[in-house]
Amino acid sequence: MLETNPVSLETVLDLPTCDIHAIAPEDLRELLDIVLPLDKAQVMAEFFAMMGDPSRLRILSVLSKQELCVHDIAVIVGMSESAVSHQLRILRTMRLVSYRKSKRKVYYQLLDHHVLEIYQAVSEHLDEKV
Amino acid sequence: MLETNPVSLETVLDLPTCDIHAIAPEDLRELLDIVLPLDKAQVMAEFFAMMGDPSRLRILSVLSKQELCVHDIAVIVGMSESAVSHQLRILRTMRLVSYRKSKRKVYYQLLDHHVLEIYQAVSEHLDEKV
DNA sequence: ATTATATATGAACGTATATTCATGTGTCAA
DNA sequence: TTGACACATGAATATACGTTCATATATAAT
Repeated sequence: MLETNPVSLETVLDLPTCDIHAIAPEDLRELLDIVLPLDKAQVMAEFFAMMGDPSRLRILSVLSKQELCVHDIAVIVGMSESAVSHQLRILRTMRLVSYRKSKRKVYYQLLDHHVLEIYQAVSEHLDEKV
Repeated sequence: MLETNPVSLETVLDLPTCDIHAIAPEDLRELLDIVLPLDKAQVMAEFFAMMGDPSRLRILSVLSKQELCVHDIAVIVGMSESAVSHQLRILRTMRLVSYRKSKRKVYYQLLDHHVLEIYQAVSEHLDEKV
């Protein structure tokens, strides 16, 4: 429930006031309801940031094709096994991959196939911009 | 054009060899064609990383509704005008926003509406995971 | 001209993060 | 048991990034 009397938003928010606005206070008030809330923005940003690393994208790209052990992922993407393991831990934490142990190896597979759609969308988006 | 004789991939790539693989060298070779290339991975990562900041997401969320000047954006998202200006520069560089100058103010608007689809896709994706 | 306003920008600071290196853990083979 | 292998992990390092602060530029008002 928002107050309806015309009090300056900046006063309410305890922000520096300014007499001349580009938009009316009522519109500002409406936009304050529209803005992505900080907590949701942080969750979304966390997801985007997780996708914002070339190594992780390359790891996801090969896992999208088939289940693989750490060593093979490292060979394919040209990273050290340690670096791959560190990144897989992040992908595990984000619940994007699952793993199963067999003998001495640990096989990782893509858990969340929804990310592929987003991945694909961005890929096509960037192709358009060329 | 890839070599077709059965030479160890790791020898070719000058990486540490390993006798026992989870997958056959032929499959490894195939996966090497599948992996997201490093240069494209970097471009995609750059885009995702740009979306991977709460402040930028919030700025984009309000600009998705209407054109706004820097001051009003700052008030709405609760950031300093300087911080907003810095972030807008990044969004400008990424060609996600355009701007027009009027009087003393600079009005920014969303240039690339395709990002909204991606934004929306991620938003729904994360809602599912609750 | 001088002052206030709106935005931009460079430097500095703190923080986050990706990799490397060394080490640890667990598994299989000899 | 000993050694090799597969992976995980903590510490350290280097790098990147977001904000703040101070300052610059440009425009409008007095």
